[in-house]
Amino acid sequence: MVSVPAESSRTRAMKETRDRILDVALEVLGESPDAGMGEIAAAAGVVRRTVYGHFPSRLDLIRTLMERAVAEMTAVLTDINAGGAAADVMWVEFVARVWPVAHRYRVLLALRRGEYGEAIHGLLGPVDELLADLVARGQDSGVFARHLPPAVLSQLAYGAVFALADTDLPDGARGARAATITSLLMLGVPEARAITLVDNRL
Amino acid sequence: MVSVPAESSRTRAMKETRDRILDVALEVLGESPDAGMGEIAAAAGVVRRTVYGHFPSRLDLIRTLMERAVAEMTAVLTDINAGGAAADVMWVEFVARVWPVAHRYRVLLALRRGEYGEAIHGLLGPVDELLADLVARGQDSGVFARHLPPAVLSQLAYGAVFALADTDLPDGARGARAATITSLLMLGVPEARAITLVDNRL
DNA sequence: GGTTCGTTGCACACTGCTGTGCAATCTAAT
DNA sequence: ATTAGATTGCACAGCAGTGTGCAACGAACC
Repeated sequence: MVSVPAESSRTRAMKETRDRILDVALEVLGESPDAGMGEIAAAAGVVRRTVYGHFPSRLDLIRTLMERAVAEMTAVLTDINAGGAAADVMWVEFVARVWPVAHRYRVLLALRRGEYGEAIHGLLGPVDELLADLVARGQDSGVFARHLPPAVLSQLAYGAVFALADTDLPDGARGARAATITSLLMLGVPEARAITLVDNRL
Repeated sequence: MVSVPAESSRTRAMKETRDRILDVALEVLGESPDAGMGEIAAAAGVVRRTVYGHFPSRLDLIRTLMERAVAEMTAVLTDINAGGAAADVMWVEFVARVWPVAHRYRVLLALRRGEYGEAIHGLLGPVDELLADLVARGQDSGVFARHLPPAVLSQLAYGAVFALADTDLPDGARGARAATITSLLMLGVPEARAITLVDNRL
């Protein structure tokens, strides 16, 4: 039993502002990765000084953000891996599960090459490994092409997914479908099979 | 007749330092797009003040850099377009011709989402159009898939090429071949045909 | 009612960058 | 030898962002 710590109205309010800052920061930094603490604070309806009250430094804020995102993605990936399906089916499942929040996590890509690129890279390591393993299994079982080593191919493929999640598709194109097909194609899955896989899942 | 202005040794030397600054800036900014004028100057073996002697502002330097790159790429693209080949053949030719200098031009991608993103986007417009047209023709003639509108698909495909040009391929994988195949795959070209196309060209 | 505590508003010092001014220097041109 | 001009070294102002300190406010808590 986890003792409910009474959640005094103040503690709850404080946690709310903290979460709001994090949510807004994800959004703001996704649009302009160089946004300062002032911008983030303003977008969260709070004064800059308050942000420093919750996160001692800008790096601290970003690290928390990253840990959040990485935790969520690893959870999805380990869950999918437990299913024991074929690699291409797993990939479709992965994109389908990640897509709804992918545009929120475009910050992942935006911040890799940034001021704190080094610190971020460490945090993203687990996710990269899981994806590379998935692609490697797909190559070993013959469903994915071998024109690139798994570590590189996986990065390219999920990079494409996030890039698409960040794009406004002009006509009524459903983004999730297009993103899944595109990534499957570059993984070497034939178009016919890609379409079959996607239409079975979605 | 363009009068040869005698190329006094001084003018030539000055042009050399100017070119060296541009070359080095391309390199430095490619690695860290936020590099300052000081960094660029130091890398060029010159004092910061000298850089300002050639380029009145940082934006001016970057704009010159972009104009250079865009001019080179449009030249390649219009030349290829004049050949009248099929779209997938044209694409292979495009990657083959661009590849040798692609890693120098990773700055194109790095600076799109930057401080001067707006100014850059305008300069890159012509290149984007040429690529989108090429992909659109390929879709119309049935060699490229239609899972995405040409403007988006072309961006993704050449984004993948530049991303690969910026990656150290671990084993002895020839980058140009892998990049061409990967981009062809995501354009919807079947793997067998992609390999045939690439091996015929290279 | 008084206290606690998150929040606010303002202050400040510090850093790192941009862009400019100017005298000094060194070299190619005359 | 003198001059013109590119480069240098240094100084400066300006701006933007970070992180901190502190008094004051206001609402929940006892």
